[in-house]
Amino acid sequence: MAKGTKERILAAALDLFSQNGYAGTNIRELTASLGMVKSSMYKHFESKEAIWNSLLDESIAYYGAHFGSPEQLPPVPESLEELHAMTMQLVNFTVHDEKVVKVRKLLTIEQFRDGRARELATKHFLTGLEGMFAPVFAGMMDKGLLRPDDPAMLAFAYTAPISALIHLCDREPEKTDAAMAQIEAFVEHFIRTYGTDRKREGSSR
Amino acid sequence: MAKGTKERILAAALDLFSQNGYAGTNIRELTASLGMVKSSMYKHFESKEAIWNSLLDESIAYYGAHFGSPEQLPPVPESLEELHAMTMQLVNFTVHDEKVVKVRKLLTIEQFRDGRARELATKHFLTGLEGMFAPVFAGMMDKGLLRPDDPAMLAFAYTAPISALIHLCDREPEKTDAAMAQIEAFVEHFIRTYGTDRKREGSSR
DNA sequence: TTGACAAGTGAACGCCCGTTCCCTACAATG
DNA sequence: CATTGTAGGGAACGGGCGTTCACTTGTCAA
Repeated sequence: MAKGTKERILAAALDLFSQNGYAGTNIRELTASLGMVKSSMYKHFESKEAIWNSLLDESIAYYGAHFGSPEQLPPVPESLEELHAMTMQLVNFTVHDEKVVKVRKLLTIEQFRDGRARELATKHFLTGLEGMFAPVFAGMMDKGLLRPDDPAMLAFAYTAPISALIHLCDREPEKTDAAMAQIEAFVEHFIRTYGTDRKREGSSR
Repeated sequence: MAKGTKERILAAALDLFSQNGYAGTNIRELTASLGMVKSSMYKHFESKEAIWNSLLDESIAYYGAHFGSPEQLPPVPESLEELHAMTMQLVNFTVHDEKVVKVRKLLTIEQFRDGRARELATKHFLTGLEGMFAPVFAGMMDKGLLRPDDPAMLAFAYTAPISALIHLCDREPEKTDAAMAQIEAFVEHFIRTYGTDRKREGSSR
């Protein structure tokens, strides 16, 4: 009866753990949100901690499959406009995809308690983004789209502010529109600063 | 008998809440770490939640007193070297001061559960730093130390990457030295990019 | 010296937690 | 049709939780 129960439990756990944390969530609440009785859960997981571990396994696998290997690297843009578009599309996805948002919140909450969460948090928030954009920027420098510079440093200077605003969206979703606008303004400022100006250039202040 | 007990309880609560979260901390453990018995705590706070609220009150007041008002703004540096030095000193403090670190971890963990924690988190991690550096950069542009640009955007582009690495130090303290080195490299890169080069200039790649 | 009060103790309370056990209902297998 | 295995339900468990209460002790003002 109902084969996908295990997956439904994991989804509910992600939902609650990402809001109230592991310790702040109890099995009764979790199973009740699925219209079950608490004892039924133990047909699918041997303990609450087993749910946590499965959730983390799944999150690690998901990250590895989507961002972990060199094959998933985005193509090197052919123009600065394409960098702009590609960035905004990526940000849009990561800010609006419910599951990705919840995983980020989960890692944020649990990073100080669980070593694997800690590791994955650093990838999600910092090194993963850098590793994604460094080769892109290196390629763009080769194509003469960006001023020659250290691609890794540029990737860090590019992704860290964007990551900070993604965190803001997670924390205060009502500010999402403002944050997206600020991300776009930042991207444009970055392009103005580091892009090679083939046509006119805009400046501010 | 022992007057500072209330403060010692708050310190212990900050310690444990910042590691295990509010829900993951119990009164027995908290009071035991002070060599007390759990019931004694109730002479000083009426409930566990009252401890949490006091801790947050204190953190908010602390932030307001140290970073909240215009009088605490750092002076406008007279040179790019001074910006470098001032930044590194500030980062050094914020990464190594135990109490500040714990407050940051606390806000990170509890931001999705408590509205006041959420607000303070945004100040700590994002807007506070921006608001601190925007007038500094405006002043430096007036002095001709930085290229004319939008000071708020520059402050954001400067502080967000630094903030990201401070978070890394909180998460993985064993990487503190590497993170500090990366912050310094970033500061130097930023100065190279936006500073007006009165003498020679260095470039990389 | 005494009385009031603040600080700390130890035992107990009721509740909720994660977990177990046993029973039922159904689906698939032979 | 009988059998077996699986998903779910209901009741109960031991233990840990936050909290209360009656009691002792030390401090200080009157």
